[in-house]
Amino acid sequence: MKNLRVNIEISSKLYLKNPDTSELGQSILSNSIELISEIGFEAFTFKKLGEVINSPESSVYRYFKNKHSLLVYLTSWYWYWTEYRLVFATINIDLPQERLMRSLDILTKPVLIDNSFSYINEVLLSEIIFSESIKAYHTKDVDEENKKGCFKAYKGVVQRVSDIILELSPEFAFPHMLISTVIEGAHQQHYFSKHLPALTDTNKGEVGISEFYKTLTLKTLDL
Amino acid sequence: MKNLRVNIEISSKLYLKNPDTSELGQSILSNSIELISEIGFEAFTFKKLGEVINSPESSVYRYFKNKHSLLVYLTSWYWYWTEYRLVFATINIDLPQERLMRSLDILTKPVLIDNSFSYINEVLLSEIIFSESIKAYHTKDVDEENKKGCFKAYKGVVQRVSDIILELSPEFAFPHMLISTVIEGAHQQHYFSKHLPALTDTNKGEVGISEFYKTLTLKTLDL
DNA sequence: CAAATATAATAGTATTACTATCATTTTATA
DNA sequence: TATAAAATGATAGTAATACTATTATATTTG
Repeated sequence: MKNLRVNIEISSKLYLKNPDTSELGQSILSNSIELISEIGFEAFTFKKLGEVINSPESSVYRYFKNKHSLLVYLTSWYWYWTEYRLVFATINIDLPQERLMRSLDILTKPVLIDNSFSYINEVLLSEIIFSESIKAYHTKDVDEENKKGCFKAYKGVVQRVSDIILELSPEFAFPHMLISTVIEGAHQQHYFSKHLPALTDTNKGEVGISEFYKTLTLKTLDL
Repeated sequence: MKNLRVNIEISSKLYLKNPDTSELGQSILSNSIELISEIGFEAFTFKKLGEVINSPESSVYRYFKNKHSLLVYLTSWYWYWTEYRLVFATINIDLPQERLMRSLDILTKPVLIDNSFSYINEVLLSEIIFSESIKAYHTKDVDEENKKGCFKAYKGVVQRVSDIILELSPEFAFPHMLISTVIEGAHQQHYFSKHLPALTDTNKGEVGISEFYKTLTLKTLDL
């Protein structure tokens, strides 16, 4: 994946003006990632972002309808990027079980190395996804946004891994349920590990989370 | 459980003035449950609540610091109540596996019958918990609130079911992780079923969710 | 170089999330 | 039953948020 420039194209329905095509737009993306991971999505405002990038908030509003749309854009970017990672991690691997395990590694572990893929800091972005992405689809307007295709990238990732499961266990009736449980579960366990340790078992470190979900998946599939 | 009045006492740190001890307080609780389940927690404000109960918002503020504190109170109430349900559902049941299955039923299925336990509509409250409770602990102030004991009730429920797991599989290293995965997973799958069906497999109805998590639990524990 | 486009600078509005004050009603108690 | 204490109502006000609008000034493009 290093030194390989893959262009992640985000549906035009997720922005007012493509942030990828201008310096200000790219600055909005990279600085919002930094600011959100610093102060959290709740405290994040376009006004504060404007101060960081030295632009009035009204300029940010030309790119995104509101901060929620920006979060949807970022999660969408993350899941398209994750799909690329899944493809690269499983290509040329014959055994479906090995492909499944490699996929689960990607889905359950936070990103540790920033490949400096363009202007996006993937380490910080993955932290945001792990702790805030649930807010992207937990809103009054889910249905409307879902129709617009806001969550297409996430659904694509779940579908891709579900397909591996069906290859391994064609009769298994709950591949999507299992994978979305694993993805969201891993995100939450990392959060619990940091903030509500009584709800998890990561006394020995967070490494166990990925192992837990891999074992859970294999056992659920009788593998 | 019917006709049995169990008094659920909520820690005084979760309110400014005990809503349980006055008519206005009880009206705040019952009407906020109705209003939140109607318009969602985001759109819910103390001003709108005030209109419903015919009191100024300033009166509501005398009971709760803000709407977030009210949500924390409601989730806390729900989990204490759920702990009672767990106790009643598992008492006198000898086989730990049967106790586990009955517990998982309670944790993964939304409440369908309102026992009219005092002024709280448990059906609506459980709907709120399933779809909004994650917002209670996904905030900037988790750590602070956790120290204050805001999530004690939830942690107690997880601990109680973890204990059953340890009775069945004393060597199992991840009982809390498994149970919090099941609880949060079930909540999310119900939400996905309604709003993002591509992330789940409930074409045949939501009944499958509970069965899925029971099977997943048994298999993960090699039972 | 002109026209089109993007950005900056600034102002303004509605709503939210509160806080404050004081009058009125209800409740407790002597 | 009178009186103090507590609770509630009515009203006003503030700071921040989440925008929208306008116009001037750059910058890009044809």
